[in-house]
Amino acid sequence: MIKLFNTFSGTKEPLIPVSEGKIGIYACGPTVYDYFHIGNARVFITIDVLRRYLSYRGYQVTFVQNYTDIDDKMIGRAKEMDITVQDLADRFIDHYLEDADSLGILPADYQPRATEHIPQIITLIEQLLEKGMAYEVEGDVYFDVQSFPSYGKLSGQNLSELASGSRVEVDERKKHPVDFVLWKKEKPGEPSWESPWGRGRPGWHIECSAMSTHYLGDTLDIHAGGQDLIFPHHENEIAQSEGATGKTFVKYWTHVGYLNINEEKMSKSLGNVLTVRQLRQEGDPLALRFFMLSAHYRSPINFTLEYLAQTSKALERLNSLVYNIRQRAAKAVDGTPDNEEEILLQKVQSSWDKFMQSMDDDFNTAEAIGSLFELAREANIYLNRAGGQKIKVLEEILQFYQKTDQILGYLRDTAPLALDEEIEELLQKREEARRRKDWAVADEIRDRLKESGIILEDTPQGVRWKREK
RNA sequence: GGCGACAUAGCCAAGUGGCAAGGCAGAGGACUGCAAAUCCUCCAUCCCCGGUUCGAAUCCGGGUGUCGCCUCCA
Repeated sequence: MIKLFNTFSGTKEPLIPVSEGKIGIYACGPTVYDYFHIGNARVFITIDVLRRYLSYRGYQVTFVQNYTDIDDKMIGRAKEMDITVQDLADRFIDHYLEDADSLGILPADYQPRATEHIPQIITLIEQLLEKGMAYEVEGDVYFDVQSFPSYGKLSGQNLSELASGSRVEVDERKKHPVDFVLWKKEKPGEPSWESPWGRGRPGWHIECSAMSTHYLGDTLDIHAGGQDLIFPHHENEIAQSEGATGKTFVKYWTHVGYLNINEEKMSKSLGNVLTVRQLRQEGDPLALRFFMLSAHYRSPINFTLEYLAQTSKALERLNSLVYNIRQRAAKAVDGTPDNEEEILLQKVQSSWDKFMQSMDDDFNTAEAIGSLFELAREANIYLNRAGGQKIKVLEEILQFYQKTDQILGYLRDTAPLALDEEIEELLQKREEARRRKDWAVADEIRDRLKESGIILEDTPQGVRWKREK
């Protein structure tokens, strides 16, 4: 049974979907005014694994992740760059998809844009107005939080606490300081749409309520996002959606912990924002992914280049192992497993069971990764054994890594490197030289190949080659 | 002020009652012509003080320390 931590209850709960066998997931996606940073990446990667795992377990998953393509930041940036808001969005959605792909993040089933759902947003605001849960003031429309008695239930606060903690000067036109805007009156030179309240644009929170229910129905199974969205964003989504439908908006709230960089919060003012685009230039994006997965998704993590290097080395061991298994498979023999091999096959099975148990337990990827390395040791011992290897055994081990990769997405493409004739000849020459104990020639060939990016490793079973990482 | 996290080896990090996973770094060893890779061995009284229990990293109370959120930042 899969257990998932629910922010709403503060405990792990058994995952029971609204309709059997189907799961709808909505995630708050990027505001597409810039490249996304590694903190955003942590959220996207976590949700990607969640989604992959549920699919793997046989659920029919529908995953929706929006693009916020209209807000103050979008408008400001478009002005700076002297392009339209829409051009800005188009550009950074493309960049998002490229960077996400490099991180092994699969595209969402639906990727709605706020500006393409204005009718749904307007309908939702109208419903709230009809029910007396919203009010219009001079072309702006606000949500009336006092009309929604359970406001604050997700973040565990009540209205008076929130009001007294308010750090921003109160807008006189609002009935309550915590009331938030659903529709903003048009400002000159900014994008706007027709509405019953005059031209304007949607507030931030309303787009998620409108789009999530549009694609997934009134009650979502899982709604995910960064921890800092709990308040006010997700609190407001609940108020809007439940206010309009009278039904539970979300069964399971999933929130991903914060990522710090060099022990500091990433922020523009500290000038320490690291985008995935930047990181891709010097580091391996899949190592970043593996780094994220090596801690529990709800814990805060601290990123440094040093840690990334540590992770990269660890990950390289797994890549090498899978590569070596594939290469060795060419020389493996048919036949039934001997005793030693039977024991190994049992270990493959128990590693798999352990892996799945870890994943079932609130997606404990850190623990699951432990199983990958435990089996790696056994597999390496097997590859080193003098008695040769059997196809069936190598296949089983390989499948273990392929299945775990399907869920976690950590392996590089590790098809064995095919050698061209020239290199094949060099290898032959080197083997001959080694037989003659002519180490000078042998080493020279090894060095020469290294310069062209091919690494040789002499093993008791013969020479092994791979491309330099 | 309110709400909520977290504290495990040199570093990263799992583990929520029964002899403390895994990775990186380090030391020693095996294998090897050398190298690389790999394997073996070594490396933690789980922030402090009380309590509950046959038994606590794990539960309870009290400290200390770090951090997040409290109107648009993932």
